[in-house]
Amino acid sequence: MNALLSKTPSQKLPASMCAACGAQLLSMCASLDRAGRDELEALLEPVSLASGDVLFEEGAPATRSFNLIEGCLKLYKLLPDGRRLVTDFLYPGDFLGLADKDHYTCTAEAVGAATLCRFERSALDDLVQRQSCLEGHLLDRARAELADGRSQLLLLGHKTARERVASFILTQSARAVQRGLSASPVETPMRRVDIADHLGLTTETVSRTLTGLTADGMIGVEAGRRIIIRETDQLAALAAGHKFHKFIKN
Amino acid sequence: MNALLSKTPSQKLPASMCAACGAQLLSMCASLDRAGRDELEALLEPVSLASGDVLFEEGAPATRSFNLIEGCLKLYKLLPDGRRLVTDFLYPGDFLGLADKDHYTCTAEAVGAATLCRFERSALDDLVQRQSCLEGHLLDRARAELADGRSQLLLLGHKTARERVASFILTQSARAVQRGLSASPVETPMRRVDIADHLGLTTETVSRTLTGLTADGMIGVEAGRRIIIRETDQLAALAAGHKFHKFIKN
DNA sequence: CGGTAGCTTGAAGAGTATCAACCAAGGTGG
DNA sequence: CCACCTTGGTTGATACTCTTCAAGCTACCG
Repeated sequence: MNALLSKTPSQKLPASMCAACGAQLLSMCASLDRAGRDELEALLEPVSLASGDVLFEEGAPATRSFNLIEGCLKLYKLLPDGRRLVTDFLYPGDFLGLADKDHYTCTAEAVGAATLCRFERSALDDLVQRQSCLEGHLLDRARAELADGRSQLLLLGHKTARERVASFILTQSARAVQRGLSASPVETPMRRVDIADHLGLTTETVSRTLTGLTADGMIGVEAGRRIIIRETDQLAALAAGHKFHKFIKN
Repeated sequence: MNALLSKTPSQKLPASMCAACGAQLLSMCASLDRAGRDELEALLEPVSLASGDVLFEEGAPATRSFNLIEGCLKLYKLLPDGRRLVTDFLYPGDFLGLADKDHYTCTAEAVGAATLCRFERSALDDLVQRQSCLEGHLLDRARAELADGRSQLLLLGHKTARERVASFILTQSARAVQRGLSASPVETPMRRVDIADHLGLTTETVSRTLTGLTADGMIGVEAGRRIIIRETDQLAALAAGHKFHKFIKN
Protein backbone atom coordinates (compact mmCIF):
# COMPACT_ATOMS: atom_id res chain seq x y z
CA MET A 1 0.00 0.00 0.00
CA ASN A 2 2.90 2.33 0.57
CA ALA A 3 4.96 1.41 -2.44
CA LEU A 4 6.83 4.32 -3.89
CA LEU A 5 5.75 6.18 -6.93
CA SER A 6 6.83 4.19 -9.96
CA LYS A 7 7.25 6.50 -12.86
CA THR A 8 8.07 5.58 -16.38
CA PRO A 9 11.52 6.53 -17.61
CA SER A 10 11.59 10.23 -18.38
CA GLN A 11 10.88 9.85 -22.03
CA LYS A 12 8.58 12.20 -23.84
CA LEU A 13 5.54 10.54 -25.28
CA PRO A 14 5.01 10.55 -29.03
CA ALA A 15 3.66 13.84 -30.33
CA SER A 16 0.29 12.26 -30.86
CA MET A 17 -0.11 11.41 -27.19
CA CYS A 18 -2.70 13.99 -26.31
CA ALA A 19 -4.50 13.46 -29.59
CA ALA A 20 -4.74 9.76 -28.85
CA CYS A 21 -5.66 10.26 -25.19
CA GLY A 22 -8.95 8.69 -24.36
CA ALA A 23 -9.56 11.15 -21.57
CA GLN A 24 -8.96 14.28 -23.59
CA LEU A 25 -12.58 15.19 -24.13
CA LEU A 26 -13.29 14.86 -20.43
CA SER A 27 -10.37 16.80 -19.12
CA MET A 28 -9.02 20.30 -19.16
CA CYS A 29 -7.46 19.69 -22.55
CA ALA A 30 -10.89 20.01 -24.11
CA SER A 31 -11.02 23.73 -23.33
CA LEU A 32 -7.81 24.53 -25.23
CA ASP A 33 -7.18 25.35 -28.84
CA ARG A 34 -4.51 23.60 -30.89
CA ALA A 35 -1.68 25.93 -29.82
CA GLY A 36 -2.66 25.81 -26.19
CA ARG A 37 -2.81 22.06 -26.26
CA ASP A 38 0.64 21.85 -27.74
CA GLU A 39 1.94 24.09 -25.01
CA LEU A 40 0.22 22.01 -22.36
CA GLU A 41 1.57 18.83 -23.89
CA ALA A 42 5.09 20.18 -23.67
CA LEU A 43 4.67 20.50 -19.90
CA LEU A 44 3.41 17.06 -19.11
CA GLU A 45 5.28 14.02 -18.01
CA PRO A 46 3.56 10.62 -18.12
CA VAL A 47 3.24 8.60 -14.91
CA SER A 48 2.28 4.98 -14.38
CA LEU A 49 1.09 3.59 -11.10
CA ALA A 50 0.55 0.04 -9.92
CA SER A 51 -2.24 -0.89 -7.55
CA GLY A 52 -1.52 0.52 -4.12
CA ASP A 53 1.11 2.99 -5.27
CA VAL A 54 0.91 6.32 -3.49
CA LEU A 55 1.04 9.29 -5.85
CA PHE A 56 1.41 11.88 -3.11
CA GLU A 57 0.77 12.07 0.60
CA GLU A 58 -1.36 14.44 2.61
CA GLY A 59 0.73 17.28 3.95
CA ALA A 60 3.53 17.02 1.40
CA PRO A 61 4.39 20.18 -0.58
CA ALA A 62 2.02 20.40 -3.51
CA THR A 63 4.57 20.85 -6.27
CA ARG A 64 2.70 18.93 -8.96
CA SER A 65 -0.75 18.55 -10.41
CA PHE A 66 -2.08 15.58 -12.35
CA ASN A 67 -4.66 14.52 -14.84
CA LEU A 68 -5.89 10.96 -14.54
CA ILE A 69 -5.85 9.21 -17.91
CA GLU A 70 -6.67 5.63 -17.07
CA GLY A 71 -7.52 3.60 -14.00
CA CYS A 72 -8.91 4.68 -10.65
CA LEU A 73 -7.43 6.59 -7.72
CA LYS A 74 -8.66 7.17 -4.20
CA LEU A 75 -8.07 10.31 -2.17
CA TYR A 76 -8.07 9.95 1.59
CA LYS A 77 -7.32 11.64 4.88
CA LEU A 78 -6.14 9.87 8.02
CA LEU A 79 -6.61 10.46 11.72
CA PRO A 80 -3.60 9.76 13.96
CA ASP A 81 -5.07 6.49 15.22
CA GLY A 82 -5.67 5.13 11.73
CA ARG A 83 -9.28 6.07 11.11
CA ARG A 84 -9.49 6.91 7.43
CA LEU A 85 -11.89 8.82 5.23
CA VAL A 86 -11.80 8.35 1.48
CA THR A 87 -12.89 11.76 0.27
CA ASP A 88 -13.26 10.72 -3.35
CA PHE A 89 -12.59 8.22 -6.07
CA LEU A 90 -11.14 9.59 -9.29
CA TYR A 91 -11.66 8.36 -12.84
CA PRO A 92 -10.17 9.17 -16.24
CA GLY A 93 -10.43 12.87 -17.03
CA ASP A 94 -10.38 13.93 -13.38
CA PHE A 95 -7.87 16.53 -12.23
CA LEU A 96 -5.77 16.15 -9.09
CA GLY A 97 -4.39 19.07 -7.16
CA LEU A 98 -7.18 21.56 -7.37
CA ALA A 99 -7.81 21.75 -3.65
CA ASP A 100 -4.15 21.91 -2.79
CA LYS A 101 -2.63 25.33 -2.38
CA ASP A 102 0.69 24.78 -0.66
CA HIS A 103 0.38 21.24 0.58
CA TYR A 104 -1.70 18.28 -0.56
CA THR A 105 -4.87 18.02 1.50
CA CYS A 106 -5.24 14.30 0.88
CA THR A 107 -3.19 11.27 0.08
CA ALA A 108 -3.69 9.93 -3.46
CA GLU A 109 -3.35 6.19 -3.99
CA ALA A 110 -3.96 3.98 -7.00
CA VAL A 111 -6.92 1.61 -6.66
CA GLY A 112 -5.76 -0.41 -9.63
CA ALA A 113 -3.13 0.20 -12.27
CA ALA A 114 -3.35 3.80 -13.43
CA THR A 115 -1.69 6.25 -15.80
CA LEU A 116 -1.59 10.02 -15.44
CA CYS A 117 -0.24 13.24 -16.89
CA ARG A 118 2.01 15.05 -14.46
CA PHE A 119 2.48 18.83 -14.49
CA GLU A 120 4.89 20.93 -12.49
CA ARG A 121 2.72 23.37 -10.63
CA SER A 122 4.86 26.38 -11.41
CA ALA A 123 4.74 25.72 -15.15
CA LEU A 124 1.04 24.93 -15.11
CA ASP A 125 0.19 28.04 -13.10
CA ASP A 126 2.14 30.06 -15.62
CA LEU A 127 0.22 28.55 -18.51
CA VAL A 128 -3.08 29.05 -16.70
CA GLN A 129 -2.27 32.75 -16.32
CA ARG A 130 -1.89 33.12 -20.06
CA GLN A 131 -4.76 30.83 -21.06
CA SER A 132 -7.71 32.40 -19.30
CA CYS A 133 -10.03 29.68 -20.57
CA LEU A 134 -8.04 27.25 -18.44
CA GLU A 135 -8.67 29.34 -15.36
CA GLY A 136 -12.36 29.27 -16.13
CA HIS A 137 -12.21 25.55 -16.62
CA LEU A 138 -10.46 25.03 -13.29
CA LEU A 139 -12.99 27.28 -11.57
CA ASP A 140 -15.80 25.19 -13.03
CA ARG A 141 -14.11 22.05 -11.80
CA ALA A 142 -13.72 23.58 -8.37
CA ARG A 143 -17.40 24.50 -8.36
CA ALA A 144 -18.40 20.97 -9.22
CA GLU A 145 -16.11 19.51 -6.58
CA LEU A 146 -17.49 21.87 -3.98
CA ALA A 147 -21.04 20.89 -4.85
CA ASP A 148 -20.16 17.19 -4.71
CA GLY A 149 -18.42 17.68 -1.42
CA ARG A 150 -21.48 19.28 0.10
CA SER A 151 -23.65 16.38 -0.96
CA GLN A 152 -21.15 14.05 0.63
CA LEU A 153 -21.34 16.10 3.83
CA LEU A 154 -25.07 15.53 3.90
CA LEU A 155 -24.53 11.84 3.34
CA LEU A 156 -21.98 11.50 6.13
CA GLY A 157 -23.84 13.77 8.48
CA HIS A 158 -27.31 12.35 8.38
CA LYS A 159 -27.91 9.44 6.03
CA THR A 160 -28.43 5.87 7.21
CA ALA A 161 -26.22 3.01 6.07
CA ARG A 162 -28.79 1.95 3.48
CA GLU A 163 -29.09 5.45 2.13
CA ARG A 164 -25.32 5.83 1.99
CA VAL A 165 -24.78 2.65 0.05
CA ALA A 166 -27.64 3.48 -2.32
CA SER A 167 -26.15 6.94 -2.90
CA PHE A 168 -22.75 5.43 -3.53
CA ILE A 169 -24.04 3.00 -6.13
CA LEU A 170 -25.91 5.72 -7.98
CA THR A 171 -22.96 8.09 -7.86
CA GLN A 172 -20.64 5.47 -9.27
CA SER A 173 -23.21 4.67 -11.93
CA ALA A 174 -23.54 8.32 -12.91
CA ARG A 175 -19.78 8.68 -13.18
CA ALA A 176 -19.59 5.60 -15.37
CA VAL A 177 -22.15 7.16 -17.68
CA GLN A 178 -20.05 10.33 -17.84
CA ARG A 179 -17.21 8.21 -19.15
CA GLY A 180 -19.45 6.62 -21.75
CA LEU A 181 -19.99 3.37 -19.91
CA SER A 182 -23.26 1.69 -19.09
CA ALA A 183 -25.28 2.84 -16.09
CA SER A 184 -26.38 -0.49 -14.84
CA PRO A 185 -23.72 -3.05 -14.46
CA VAL A 186 -21.41 -0.70 -12.54
CA GLU A 187 -17.83 -1.78 -12.13
CA THR A 188 -16.53 -0.78 -8.71
CA PRO A 189 -12.77 -1.36 -8.74
CA MET A 190 -12.28 -0.48 -5.09
CA ARG A 191 -12.45 -2.90 -2.19
CA ARG A 192 -15.14 -2.99 0.47
CA VAL A 193 -12.90 -1.28 2.97
CA ASP A 194 -12.45 1.65 0.59
CA ILE A 195 -16.19 1.95 0.10
CA ALA A 196 -16.68 1.75 3.85
CA ASP A 197 -14.13 4.47 4.53
CA HIS A 198 -15.76 6.59 1.83
CA LEU A 199 -19.20 6.25 3.44
CA GLY A 200 -18.14 6.51 7.07
CA LEU A 201 -19.08 2.87 7.71
CA THR A 202 -17.28 -0.41 8.30
CA THR A 203 -16.67 -3.14 5.75
CA GLU A 204 -19.09 -5.37 7.62
CA THR A 205 -21.87 -2.82 7.43
CA VAL A 206 -21.25 -2.23 3.73
CA SER A 207 -21.31 -5.95 3.09
CA ARG A 208 -24.48 -6.47 5.12
CA THR A 209 -26.18 -3.55 3.45
CA LEU A 210 -25.34 -4.78 -0.04
CA THR A 211 -26.70 -8.16 0.94
CA GLY A 212 -29.85 -6.53 2.24
CA LEU A 213 -30.38 -4.44 -0.89
CA THR A 214 -29.86 -7.56 -2.96
CA ALA A 215 -32.36 -9.51 -0.87
CA ASP A 216 -34.87 -6.71 -1.43
CA GLY A 217 -34.36 -6.99 -5.17
CA MET A 218 -33.05 -3.46 -5.59
CA ILE A 219 -29.61 -4.45 -6.79
CA GLY A 220 -27.56 -7.47 -7.77
CA VAL A 221 -23.89 -8.13 -7.06
CA GLU A 222 -21.68 -10.14 -9.40
CA ALA A 223 -18.18 -11.28 -8.58
CA GLY A 224 -18.11 -8.91 -5.63
CA ARG A 225 -17.17 -5.89 -7.70
CA ARG A 226 -19.92 -5.58 -10.32
CA ILE A 227 -23.23 -4.10 -9.19
CA ILE A 228 -26.46 -4.37 -11.15
CA ILE A 229 -29.07 -1.73 -10.50
CA ARG A 230 -32.45 -3.44 -10.66
CA GLU A 231 -34.83 -0.83 -9.28
CA THR A 232 -33.44 2.56 -10.19
CA ASP A 233 -36.37 4.58 -8.89
CA GLN A 234 -36.50 2.88 -5.54
CA LEU A 235 -32.76 3.13 -5.18
CA ALA A 236 -32.89 6.82 -6.08
CA ALA A 237 -35.69 7.45 -3.59
CA LEU A 238 -33.68 5.68 -0.93
CA ALA A 239 -30.51 7.62 -1.77
CA ALA A 240 -32.41 10.90 -1.74
CA GLY A 241 -33.59 10.25 1.79
CA HIS A 242 -37.29 9.57 1.25
CA LYS A 243 -37.60 7.62 4.46
CA PHE A 244 -41.32 7.20 4.05
CA HIS A 245 -40.98 5.24 0.84
CA LYS A 246 -42.75 1.90 1.00
CA PHE A 247 -39.71 -0.07 -0.06
CA ILE A 248 -37.38 1.49 2.41
CA LYS A 249 -36.46 -0.04 5.71
CA ASN A 250 -35.18 2.08 8.60
CA MET B 1 -37.37 31.27 9.55
CA ASN B 2 -38.80 31.63 6.10
CA ALA B 3 -39.26 35.35 6.08
CA LEU B 4 -38.60 36.87 2.72
CA LEU B 5 -35.46 38.65 1.78
CA SER B 6 -35.67 42.16 3.15
CA LYS B 7 -33.57 44.45 1.04
CA THR B 8 -32.82 48.05 1.64
CA PRO B 9 -34.42 50.47 -0.81
CA SER B 10 -32.43 50.41 -4.02
CA GLN B 11 -30.29 53.38 -3.17
CA LYS B 12 -26.62 53.47 -4.00
CA LEU B 13 -24.37 53.68 -1.01
CA PRO B 14 -22.14 56.71 -0.58
CA ALA B 15 -19.00 56.57 -2.68
CA SER B 16 -16.95 55.81 0.38
CA MET B 17 -18.85 52.64 1.13
CA CYS B 18 -16.20 50.16 0.11
CA ALA B 19 -13.46 52.30 1.61
CA ALA B 20 -15.31 52.28 4.92
CA CYS B 21 -16.22 48.60 4.75
CA GLY B 22 -14.87 46.68 7.69
CA ALA B 23 -14.65 43.52 5.67
CA GLN B 24 -12.69 44.93 2.76
CA LEU B 25 -9.32 43.59 3.76
CA LEU B 26 -10.73 40.12 4.19
CA SER B 27 -12.70 39.91 1.01
CA MET B 28 -12.13 39.86 -2.69
CA CYS B 29 -11.93 43.64 -2.74
CA ALA B 30 -8.44 43.41 -1.28
CA SER B 31 -7.06 41.94 -4.48
CA LEU B 32 -8.18 44.86 -6.63
CA ASP B 33 -6.52 48.13 -7.47
CA ARG B 34 -8.31 51.46 -7.12
CA ALA B 35 -9.91 51.37 -10.57
CA GLY B 36 -11.00 47.75 -10.21
CA ARG B 37 -12.53 48.49 -6.86
CA ASP B 38 -14.50 51.39 -8.28
CA GLU B 39 -15.80 49.12 -11.00
CA LEU B 40 -16.73 46.46 -8.49
CA GLU B 41 -18.42 49.01 -6.30
CA ALA B 42 -20.56 50.11 -9.22
CA LEU B 43 -21.94 46.58 -9.48
CA LEU B 44 -22.92 46.01 -5.91
CA GLU B 45 -26.23 46.47 -4.22
CA PRO B 46 -26.41 46.46 -0.42
CA VAL B 47 -28.64 43.92 1.33
CA SER B 48 -29.79 43.72 4.92
CA LEU B 49 -31.12 40.58 6.55
CA ALA B 50 -32.86 40.01 9.84
CA SER B 51 -32.33 36.86 11.90
CA GLY B 52 -33.90 33.92 10.13
CA ASP B 53 -34.23 35.61 6.75
CA VAL B 54 -33.45 33.32 3.85
CA LEU B 55 -31.07 34.86 1.33
CA PHE B 56 -31.51 32.13 -1.25
CA GLU B 57 -32.74 28.57 -1.32
CA GLU B 58 -31.05 25.39 -2.46
CA GLY B 59 -31.99 24.61 -6.03
CA ALA B 60 -32.98 28.14 -7.02
CA PRO B 61 -31.25 29.63 -10.08
CA ALA B 62 -27.94 31.11 -8.96
CA THR B 63 -28.32 34.57 -10.45
CA ARG B 64 -26.48 36.45 -7.74
CA SER B 65 -23.36 36.26 -5.65
CA PHE B 66 -22.74 37.92 -2.32
CA ASN B 67 -20.07 39.16 0.00
CA LEU B 68 -20.88 39.02 3.68
CA ILE B 69 -20.07 42.34 5.38
CA GLU B 70 -21.46 41.95 8.85
CA GLY B 71 -23.21 39.26 10.87
CA CYS B 72 -23.32 35.51 10.43
CA LEU B 73 -25.00 33.24 7.88
CA LYS B 74 -25.50 29.49 7.79
CA LEU B 75 -25.55 27.38 4.65
CA TYR B 76 -27.52 24.17 4.77
CA LYS B 77 -28.93 21.30 2.77
CA LEU B 78 -32.12 19.42 3.58
CA LEU B 79 -33.32 15.86 3.09
CA PRO B 80 -36.97 15.39 2.14
CA ASP B 81 -37.94 14.28 5.65
CA GLY B 82 -36.40 17.30 7.30
CA ARG B 83 -32.97 16.05 8.25
CA ARG B 84 -30.65 19.01 7.81
CA LEU B 85 -26.92 19.48 7.41
CA VAL B 86 -25.38 22.90 7.98
CA THR B 87 -22.44 22.81 5.60
CA ASP B 88 -20.88 26.00 6.87
CA PHE B 89 -21.19 29.17 8.88
CA LEU B 90 -20.10 32.37 7.15
CA TYR B 91 -18.54 35.47 8.66
CA PRO B 92 -17.65 38.96 7.41
CA GLY B 93 -15.41 38.80 4.36
CA ASP B 94 -16.75 35.44 3.21
CA PHE B 95 -18.02 35.05 -0.33
CA LEU B 96 -21.30 33.31 -1.19
CA GLY B 97 -21.97 31.69 -4.50
CA LEU B 98 -18.63 30.15 -5.34
CA ALA B 99 -19.88 26.57 -5.40
CA ASP B 100 -22.99 27.43 -7.33
CA LYS B 101 -22.79 27.09 -11.08
CA ASP B 102 -26.37 27.17 -12.31
CA HIS B 103 -28.33 26.62 -9.12
CA TYR B 104 -27.53 27.27 -5.50
CA THR B 105 -26.28 24.11 -3.83
CA CYS B 106 -27.34 25.20 -0.36
CA THR B 107 -29.86 27.41 1.34
CA ALA B 108 -28.38 30.54 2.94
CA GLU B 109 -30.05 31.88 6.06
CA ALA B 110 -29.12 34.66 8.44
CA VAL B 111 -28.12 33.50 11.93
CA GLY B 112 -28.45 37.01 13.29
CA ALA B 113 -28.88 40.37 11.61
CA ALA B 114 -26.54 40.60 8.64
CA THR B 115 -25.53 42.93 5.84
CA LEU B 116 -24.10 41.93 2.47
CA CYS B 117 -22.98 43.17 -0.91
CA ARG B 118 -25.03 41.70 -3.71
CA PHE B 119 -23.68 41.19 -7.24
CA GLU B 120 -25.53 40.12 -10.36
CA ARG B 121 -23.70 37.03 -11.52
CA SER B 122 -23.58 38.09 -15.15
CA ALA B 123 -21.99 41.44 -14.32
CA LEU B 124 -19.57 39.92 -11.84
CA ASP B 125 -18.52 37.18 -14.25
CA ASP B 126 -17.86 39.86 -16.81
CA LEU B 127 -15.69 41.81 -14.42
CA VAL B 128 -13.86 38.68 -13.36
CA GLN B 129 -12.99 37.98 -16.99
CA ARG B 130 -11.30 41.36 -17.30
CA GLN B 131 -9.68 41.40 -13.87
CA SER B 132 -7.61 38.24 -13.91
CA CYS B 133 -6.47 38.82 -10.34
CA LEU B 134 -10.08 38.33 -9.30
CA GLU B 135 -10.17 34.95 -10.96
CA GLY B 136 -7.05 33.97 -9.08
CA HIS B 137 -8.60 35.20 -5.88
CA LEU B 138 -11.75 33.16 -6.45
CA LEU B 139 -9.67 30.10 -7.28
CA ASP B 140 -7.78 30.52 -4.03
CA ARG B 141 -11.06 30.81 -2.18
CA ALA B 142 -12.34 27.71 -3.87
CA ARG B 143 -9.17 25.86 -2.91
CA ALA B 144 -9.56 26.85 0.71
CA GLU B 145 -13.22 25.86 0.74
CA LEU B 146 -12.40 22.50 -0.80
CA ALA B 147 -9.75 21.88 1.81
CA ASP B 148 -12.12 22.87 4.62
CA GLY B 149 -14.82 20.67 3.17
CA ARG B 150 -12.54 17.68 3.16
CA SER B 151 -11.69 18.20 6.81
CA GLN B 152 -15.38 18.37 7.56
CA LEU B 153 -15.87 15.10 5.68
CA LEU B 154 -13.36 13.48 7.98
CA LEU B 155 -15.15 14.93 10.98
CA LEU B 156 -18.57 13.70 9.89
CA GLY B 157 -17.28 10.38 8.67
CA HIS B 158 -15.26 9.19 11.61
CA LYS B 159 -14.96 11.53 14.56
CA THR B 160 -16.73 10.97 17.87
CA ALA B 161 -19.14 13.49 19.36
CA ARG B 162 -16.42 14.82 21.68
CA GLU B 163 -13.98 15.20 18.82
CA ARG B 164 -16.58 16.92 16.67
CA VAL B 165 -17.47 19.47 19.31
CA ALA B 166 -13.80 20.11 20.09
CA SER B 167 -13.10 20.61 16.38
CA PHE B 168 -16.03 22.97 16.10
CA ILE B 169 -14.88 25.14 18.97
CA LEU B 170 -11.36 25.40 17.60
CA THR B 171 -12.59 26.14 14.09
CA GLN B 172 -14.82 28.92 15.34
CA SER B 173 -11.96 30.25 17.42
CA ALA B 174 -9.60 30.26 14.44
CA ARG B 175 -12.14 32.11 12.33
CA ALA B 176 -12.60 34.68 15.04
CA VAL B 177 -8.85 35.27 15.05
CA GLN B 178 -8.93 35.75 11.27
CA ARG B 179 -11.39 38.56 11.82
CA GLY B 180 -9.16 40.16 14.42
CA LEU B 181 -11.09 38.92 17.44
CA SER B 182 -9.77 37.07 20.44
CA ALA B 183 -9.19 33.33 20.26
CA SER B 184 -10.46 32.42 23.64
CA PRO B 185 -13.82 33.73 24.55
CA VAL B 186 -15.41 32.64 21.28
CA GLU B 187 -18.80 34.09 20.47
CA THR B 188 -20.97 31.48 18.79
CA PRO B 189 -24.05 33.28 17.48
CA MET B 190 -25.79 30.12 16.28
CA ARG B 191 -28.14 27.99 18.31
CA ARG B 192 -27.46 24.46 19.55
CA VAL B 193 -29.59 22.96 16.83
CA ASP B 194 -27.45 24.68 14.19
CA ILE B 195 -24.27 23.37 15.77
CA ALA B 196 -25.82 19.92 15.98
CA ASP B 197 -26.84 19.96 12.33
CA HIS B 198 -23.36 21.16 11.42
CA LEU B 199 -21.70 18.30 13.29
CA GLY B 200 -24.13 15.55 12.36
CA LEU B 201 -25.35 15.27 15.96
CA THR B 202 -28.48 16.17 17.92
CA THR B 203 -28.94 19.19 20.17
CA GLU B 204 -29.02 16.89 23.16
CA THR B 205 -25.67 15.33 22.28
CA VAL B 206 -24.09 18.74 21.67
CA SER B 207 -25.41 19.96 24.98
CA ARG B 208 -24.22 16.89 26.85
CA THR B 209 -20.81 17.04 25.20
CA LEU B 210 -20.33 20.71 26.06
CA THR B 211 -21.28 19.88 29.62
CA GLY B 212 -18.79 17.04 29.63
CA LEU B 213 -15.96 19.16 28.25
CA THR B 214 -16.75 21.81 30.85
CA ALA B 215 -16.74 19.23 33.64
CA ASP B 216 -13.31 18.09 32.44
CA GLY B 217 -12.02 21.65 32.64
CA MET B 218 -11.24 21.91 28.95
CA ILE B 219 -13.71 24.68 28.23
CA GLY B 220 -16.14 27.02 29.91
CA VAL B 221 -19.52 28.17 28.68
CA GLU B 222 -20.97 31.58 29.49
CA ALA B 223 -24.52 32.64 28.73
CA GLY B 224 -24.92 29.64 26.47
CA ARG B 225 -23.28 31.28 23.50
CA ARG B 226 -19.79 32.29 24.70
CA ILE B 227 -17.20 29.54 24.95
CA ILE B 228 -13.93 29.88 26.86
CA ILE B 229 -11.09 27.64 25.77
CA ARG B 230 -9.24 26.62 28.90
CA GLU B 231 -6.95 23.84 27.70
CA THR B 232 -6.04 24.62 24.11
CA ASP B 233 -3.56 21.79 23.69
CA GLN B 234 -5.83 19.10 25.06
CA LEU B 235 -8.72 20.41 23.02
CA ALA B 236 -6.54 20.42 19.91
CA ALA B 237 -5.35 16.88 20.58
CA LEU B 238 -8.93 15.80 21.01
CA ALA B 239 -10.05 17.55 17.83
CA ALA B 240 -7.16 16.07 15.89
CA GLY B 241 -8.25 12.58 16.84
CA HIS B 242 -5.52 11.54 19.26
CA LYS B 243 -7.70 8.98 20.95
CA PHE B 244 -4.86 7.75 23.11
CA HIS B 245 -4.42 11.10 24.82
CA LYS B 246 -4.63 10.84 28.59
CA PHE B 247 -7.29 13.50 28.90
CA ILE B 248 -9.58 12.09 26.32
CA LYS B 249 -12.56 9.93 27.04
CA ASN B 250 -14.04 7.59 24.43
C1' DC C 1 -1.94 -28.08 -0.89
C1' DG C 2 -1.33 -24.70 2.51
C1' DG C 3 -1.55 -19.69 3.03
C1' DT C 4 -3.38 -15.32 2.52
C1' DA C 5 -6.58 -11.60 1.12
C1' DG C 6 -11.09 -10.16 0.54
C1' DC C 7 -15.82 -10.83 1.57
C1' DT C 8 -19.72 -12.48 4.25
C1' DT C 9 -22.19 -13.78 8.32
C1' DG C 10 -23.07 -14.01 13.38
C1' DA C 11 -23.39 -12.37 18.29
C1' DA C 12 -22.40 -8.96 21.60
C1' DG C 13 -21.43 -4.22 22.83
C1' DA C 14 -21.06 0.92 22.50
C1' DG C 15 -22.29 5.45 21.20
C1' DT C 16 -25.65 8.30 19.90
C1' DA C 17 -30.61 9.14 18.79
C1' DT C 18 -35.07 9.35 20.50
C1' DC C 19 -38.58 10.42 23.69
C1' DA C 20 -39.69 13.11 27.50
C1' DA C 21 -39.36 16.07 31.32
C1' DC C 22 -37.51 20.05 33.32
C1' DC C 23 -35.41 24.63 33.71
C1' DA C 24 -34.23 29.52 32.69
C1' DA C 25 -34.92 33.63 30.13
C1' DG C 26 -37.66 36.74 27.57
C1' DG C 27 -41.90 38.55 25.72
C1' DT C 28 -46.82 39.49 25.97
C1' DG C 29 -51.06 40.88 27.71
C1' DG C 30 -54.33 41.57 31.15
C1' DC D 1 -46.49 43.89 37.86
C1' DC D 2 -47.33 39.24 37.53
C1' DA D 3 -49.41 35.01 35.18
C1' DC D 4 -48.81 32.87 30.97
C1' DC D 5 -46.60 31.33 26.92
C1' DT D 6 -42.73 30.56 23.93
C1' DT D 7 -38.04 29.55 22.89
C1' DG D 8 -33.64 27.61 23.72
C1' DG D 9 -31.02 24.70 26.53
C1' DT D 10 -30.05 20.87 29.85
C1' DT D 11 -30.70 16.41 31.89
C1' DG D 12 -32.57 11.65 32.23
C1' DA D 13 -34.14 6.90 30.62
C1' DT D 14 -34.60 3.95 26.91
C1' DA D 15 -34.09 2.30 22.14
C1' DC D 16 -31.67 1.41 18.12
C1' DT D 17 -28.29 1.53 14.51
C1' DC D 18 -23.92 0.54 13.64
C1' DT D 19 -19.44 -1.08 15.42
C1' DT D 20 -16.61 -4.46 17.35
C1' DC D 21 -15.04 -8.96 17.88
C1' DA D 22 -14.98 -13.41 15.90
C1' DA D 23 -15.58 -17.13 12.83
C1' DG D 24 -16.24 -19.07 8.34
C1' DC D 25 -16.17 -18.97 3.34
C1' DT D 26 -14.26 -18.40 -1.39
C1' DA D 27 -10.78 -17.44 -4.62
C1' DC D 28 -6.34 -16.76 -5.85
C1' DC D 29 -1.27 -17.66 -5.62
C1' DG D 30 3.12 -19.36 -4.38
